[in-house]
Amino acid sequence: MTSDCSHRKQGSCLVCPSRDDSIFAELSTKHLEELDKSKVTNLYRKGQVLFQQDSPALGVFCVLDGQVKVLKNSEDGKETITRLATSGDVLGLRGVLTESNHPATAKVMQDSNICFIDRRFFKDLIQKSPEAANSLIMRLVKEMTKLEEHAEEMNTKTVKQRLIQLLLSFCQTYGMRKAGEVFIDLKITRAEMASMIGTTPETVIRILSEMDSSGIIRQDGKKIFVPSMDQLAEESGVQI
Amino acid sequence: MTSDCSHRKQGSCLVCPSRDDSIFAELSTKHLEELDKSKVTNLYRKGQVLFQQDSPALGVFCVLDGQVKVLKNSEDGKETITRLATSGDVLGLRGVLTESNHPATAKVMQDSNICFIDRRFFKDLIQKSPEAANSLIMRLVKEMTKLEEHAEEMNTKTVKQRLIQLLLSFCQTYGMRKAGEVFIDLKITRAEMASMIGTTPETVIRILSEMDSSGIIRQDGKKIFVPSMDQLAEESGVQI
DNA sequence: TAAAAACCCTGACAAGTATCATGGTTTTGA
DNA sequence: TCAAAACCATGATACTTGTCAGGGTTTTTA
Repeated sequence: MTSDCSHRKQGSCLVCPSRDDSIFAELSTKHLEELDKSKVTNLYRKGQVLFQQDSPALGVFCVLDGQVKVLKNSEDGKETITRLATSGDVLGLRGVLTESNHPATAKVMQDSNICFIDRRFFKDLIQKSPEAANSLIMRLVKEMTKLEEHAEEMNTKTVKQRLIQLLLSFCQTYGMRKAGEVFIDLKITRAEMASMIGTTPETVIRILSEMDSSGIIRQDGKKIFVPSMDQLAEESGVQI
Repeated sequence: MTSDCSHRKQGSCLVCPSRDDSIFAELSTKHLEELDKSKVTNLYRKGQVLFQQDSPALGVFCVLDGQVKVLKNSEDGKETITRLATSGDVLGLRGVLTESNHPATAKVMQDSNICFIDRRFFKDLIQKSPEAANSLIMRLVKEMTKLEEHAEEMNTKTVKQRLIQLLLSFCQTYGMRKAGEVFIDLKITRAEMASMIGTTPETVIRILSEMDSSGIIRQDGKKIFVPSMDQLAEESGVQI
């Protein structure tokens, strides 16, 4: 099993390990104490929905541990996963900032402890604390950069290249070194991977199998291992 | 000809018509006067480069009138247009905010009057003025939403659907009603359109011709007219 | 623990697009 | 104003990827 997060946790924001690279990293002690009193922590089970697309944004969620997927339902019923969120990530920002409905649905992939912060409190915090406002701006810029890179990738790259990029990003966020290989410690289906890079499950499966055969990755059931990230990256550059 | 912007303009930010829906809309008179003293307006000629990808961000540019394209050069030499900027749009935000290099190149498509605002002044303004910080946050959120929609479109839609979406967005920004039709008052090549939606010039030309034949749009040389935006939108929904 | 559901895998085939090639037209710039 | 460059247009062809179908495997749940 992966990290042990299937039991309920409580704890102060002041010592929260997920805070370090979140938008609350720079907060003053005073504001942190307020945040601590205001937030509510809950254990969500696999499959539970944090918020639904087009529903009013009541607050933001901050992931303590676990896995959440953010997805959009297009008219024709297909779901597109726009983002995976894990420890330290904040969800529901957009809806809260614009005081409108959530633009997407957030669904828990694995049992997760997640804090809820009321929208009023959050907006006040941004107004009151220049550090918080600044952190927020920096975070938004970072997410924009990611989004833009993703959009450009979709524009210019083949499915195989996109899949490799996805695997590499998985390695960075969920990678665990094990006997010289990187093990991607993330429970995700081929269909979910497909919906992240705009292709079909069949195509993902085919490309993974092919890369397995050629030794660039190794599959063991649904588990994926990457012997060499460099070699994998190279494969995405020059398509022979 | 389109609007007359090929001669040099100067003027105060206080009465600038492009300010209304820019990030400077909410600025106090005091800060506006400072901005006015600090900014420098220049006339840029077609083809000139405002800033180059990977060069240090010295400040932001605010388009007074004209057309600018923002593009990225991928390794293989292809250029992807990520955005078109026009009156009121601000360019170079990301590089300035992160105090790093510009993530893209900005190139003038048509003679344009553009203001330059030094990065130090801009960052100070954000620090000093909560309204400015708030405007900035709102603008970033808006741009993120656009980016995300674009990425999702690339994920799920066919080239024809993407092209129609592009034309519809052109209608909204550059559309001029003329004898019952909407004329897209924007000088852009088929190749540029292709690079915005991740396809080739040939495919764009083919689809435009086909839609011309079926009467959904009308081409006159490189000019494009849309008789009915509703009908065009419908065409993108149900592909027969 | 057994049945049901979800998921993985492979093959055959079709559709959508990219690529290459060629010629006509418009725009640019000396 | 005229040549050069950039751009538009169309055809033929090949390739990438999606779709559909069938069967095996793993996971979930009652």
